[in-house]
This record gives sequence, structure tokens and C-alpha cells, in this order.
Amino acid sequence: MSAVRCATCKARKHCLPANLSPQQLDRVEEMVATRRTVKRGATLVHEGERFTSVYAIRTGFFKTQTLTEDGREQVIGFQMAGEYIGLDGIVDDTHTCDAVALEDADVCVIPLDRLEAVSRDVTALQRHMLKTMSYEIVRKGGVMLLLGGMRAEERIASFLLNLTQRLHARGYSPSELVLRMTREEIGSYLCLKLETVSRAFSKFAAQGVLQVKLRHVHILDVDALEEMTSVRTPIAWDRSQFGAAYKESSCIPIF
Amino acid sequence: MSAVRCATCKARKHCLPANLSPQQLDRVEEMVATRRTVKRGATLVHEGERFTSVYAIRTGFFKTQTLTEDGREQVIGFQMAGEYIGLDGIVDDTHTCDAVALEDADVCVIPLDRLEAVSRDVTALQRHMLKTMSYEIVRKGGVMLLLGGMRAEERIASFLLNLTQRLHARGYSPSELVLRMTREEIGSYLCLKLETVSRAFSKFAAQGVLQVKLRHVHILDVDALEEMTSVRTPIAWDRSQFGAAYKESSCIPIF
DNA sequence: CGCCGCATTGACGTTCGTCAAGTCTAGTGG
DNA sequence: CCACTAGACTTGACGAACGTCAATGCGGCG
Repeated sequence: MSAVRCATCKARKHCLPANLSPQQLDRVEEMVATRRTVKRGATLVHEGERFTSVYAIRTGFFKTQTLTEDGREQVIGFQMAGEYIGLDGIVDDTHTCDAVALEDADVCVIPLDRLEAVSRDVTALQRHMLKTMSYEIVRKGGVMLLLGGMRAEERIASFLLNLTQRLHARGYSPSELVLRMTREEIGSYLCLKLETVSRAFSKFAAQGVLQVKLRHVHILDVDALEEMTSVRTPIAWDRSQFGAAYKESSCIPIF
Repeated sequence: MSAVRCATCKARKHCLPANLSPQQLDRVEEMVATRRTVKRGATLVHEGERFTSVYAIRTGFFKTQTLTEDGREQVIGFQMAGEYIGLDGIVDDTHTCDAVALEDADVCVIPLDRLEAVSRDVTALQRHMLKTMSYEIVRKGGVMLLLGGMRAEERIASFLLNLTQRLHARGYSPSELVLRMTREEIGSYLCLKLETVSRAFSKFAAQGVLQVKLRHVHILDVDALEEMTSVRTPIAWDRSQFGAAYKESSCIPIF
């Protein structure tokens, strides 16, 4: 199970602090209790389940969602390689949402007590985890601004920009992407109906901003998309490491 | 300046872990570099300011807000005794919002490096800070659900329930409260216009659910308010300590 | 090849924002 | 102590944005 090493993991620059010494890296690797594969459509964690570990995504793509009082599934976020799942469970030792794989995935299981123990020795990790959680707080603040202040088309423009930026930071094309989620899941996340999402895609295509063919999206005019997103970005967005260096991104921290 | 001790602070059960030994309490107290008073209307931290410390509120009431691209002030949250301000600044060493006192306040200044150092020694504190940040993540998720899934009146019902619950946990009446913020600030927070807030108050009053006289609100029918808030609560809400014991609250974690 | 889930498109209605007029209150200064 | 004023609040009329409902198209998978 530990044939996979952090040292050679492609997601490492997204989930661990930079500049760890080889000794520290060994220490950090001990945190990973095990690794799990999750098939497309399978659920990694269930809402209400007892929390013991956080998960770092090595490969794959997830959605997190929760059940609202009236029975609808509300999508909370989309997660990709190097991002963490389960941080919301720490507060009450209970996971607050489902995490469902939208493509076959591979995750590291990190028990919280080991994470804490190693954090006491490796101060860079301690700081990194605080930053990771702080980042999630700011990200969610960005979504709040988006939901409160943006029109349907603006939200969708932000969403597309954000997805491509994060994918680009992981080696994919900055202008072409394959959506892993349905229109309904996008709508749920942005608090819009699937019809509204569909209409926006069609309109963007008619304006020559995008080419859309079902899940395949080709962005023709990034600037046009960015002009639609009028809400200021609180913090930098797609960077492989936290820090002041990446502040110039104009995309809202949301997804 | 250290005439004020954590041991005798009334906000302590909200901002520190329970069951600290006297020795641990001494250690924890060393974190507090200084204390600051903030007059009503004054700003504790400014958006964009370099982050070095988090703040724990001893007394008083704050709003946090950020400037959107188009120049509006968007209220992000309201904070009261025992709650932390500034956790969002950790990720990029920069505060992402203003914190403005809505009544005269008194806060503890806790430099992050000291917080980290003490956390390495006092594992209960380490865990507590992770829980505090996890809580903020879940709280923000609750606001997202509220903004996405609730009507104006439902949002305002949730808001009122939440405020009274938090105030009740701090010794105030569970049914009577004095709002520290304007209709416009409530509206900004809930992504509604001040007219909509006003109309909802009037309607609730006409229904006999509330008595409202400007900032003075008297809740006559808590059950009616709770019935309006249809979105399920992800986690427990008003508790002085984290843990599974407080799960029964039916109010959405938002504010 | 046919079916089913996903996506598109149109018509209509509800909710809340916008604009505007007017009231009340706390705070200020005479 | 009272008059004045600026800001906060209330209330009404109207319109735009998006949700709702419904019909239809289409592509991938068995």
C-alpha cells in the first residue's frame, strides 16, 4: 500500500507544504494510514458518518453534497487532485456531507490524530493545515459573495473560469475542459436551475465566447468571461502553494 | 494589561477548550500579546492589512464586511463574545475583510506564531483551533445553503433564531433582543434589500410572531419561526463547546 | 436498435429588487 | 427643554430575473 510515495506523487505540490526536507517528508508520509480507490459514482464518505480521518485526493474528481430539509441534494463543492475532503467533519467528529466520486479516484486516508501528532513535530505542516482550513473559509466566503451578488450568467462564467484555472494548475489546458458533472449538479452548486445553466451555456455559445457540446467546453474568449465576473476576489485563487506571490488571479475563489 | 485573566473571563467557555488544567491555562494565557478596546464604529482590522494575529472577542459585537468589485459593502458575518476574528487571514497573511465594532468592544490579540507554539504543547488547544476553523467552514456552508435555498422570510427567520440562540448561550433572553445592526446590514448579510427585511419584520409582526420596534425585537412564537426555516442544519449550532452533545438544535448554522 | 437520462428551448408566473414618497427617532444645538 | 435634522425605517407600485412547467431533441449504453 505504500508503494505510492508522497515524494513522487503528482498531487504533492497541492496538498503538502513546499520545501520539506527528505526527513520531514518521511515523517509526513507516516500520516497516511492507507490509500483507497473510489469508483465513479461511489461514495467516499457519507453525511452523518463518524469522522476520524481527512482525505487527500491523489487522482480523480469529487462532488460534495448535503441533503436539505426538504429532501433535495445540494452540491457544496467540487474537489480535484491535491485537495482535502472531510475538514468540515472535525468540529463535531461527524461528516457533514457526502463525497461522491465523479470519476474513478484514488485518495490518501489521513487519521486526524496522526495529522495532529506530525504537525507538532513539523511546524511547516502545522502552518500548512491552518492555511488549508483558512483557505476553505475564504473560498466559502467567495461563494457567499457569488450567490448574493451575481446574476446567473456571472456565476456560470466564474464557475468555468475557476474550473479551468484549477485544472490548468494541474497540467490541463487553460481553455478546454470536460465537465465531470451534469447541468443539474452545476446548477445545484450555483443555486440555479439546470434550465438556467443550459440557457447560459447556449447564450455564451451564441456570443462566440464558448463552444459547448454537452460536457465538452472550449473557451474561445477568456477575457469576455472575466469581464462578466464583477465581484472582487478576496484572495488569490489557483496556486499550488499558499503565499502572496499568486495574488493577481482575477477569478473568484469559489469552487 | 494582564489584569484580565482567562481564568475569570466570561467569554472563556466560548473561545477556549474546556477542562484545561491550571498549568495549561497559564500557558494558554501567554498567547495573548495584548488586549485592545474598540469603540463603537471603529475598525479592528482592515481588509488588505497584513495578518499577524487573530482576535478573540471578550466583550462587544462586530460585523465583518468586504468591498465587492462594484463598490458595495457586503457583510460577511456578525461576531460576539468568545468568537474569533481574523482566521480568514491565515491563508495569505492578509486580512480579507474589515471588522467593525457595532458596540464598544474589548478583544484579545493573539499572534499566530504564539498560538502555534502553545498548540504544540497543549494538544487540547491544537484540537480546539482545528475545531474552531472547521466550525467556521461548516457555518459558511450553512450560509450557502441559506442563500441558495431559502426565501427572504425564511432567511430572516433563521437569522433571528440564530442570533437569539447565540445570545441565549451568553446569558441573554431567548426571546428578546436588541439588534446591533441596521436593516441594511441585515439585508447585506442575507443578500436581501433593506426594504425586503423591513417588509418581513412587518409581516411577522402582523402574524403575531414578533413584536418589533426598530432595533427591539420580541419573539412571541419561536415555533412559528422555526417552522419557516426548512433547510436542515448540517451541525449543531449554539453550544459553548464543540461536541456531539448539542446536536439537537434545529437552527441553521449561519451567522 | 431502442431506450433512458441528459440537455435544450419556449411560455408563463412568482419573488424580490427598484424607485419613490413619506414617517419616525435619536441626537444635536440653540 | 424644544426645535431641527439626518439617518433609519416603513410602505406602495411596478418591472426584471429566474423558477416552473412542458414539449422536444439527442447521444451513449445496453
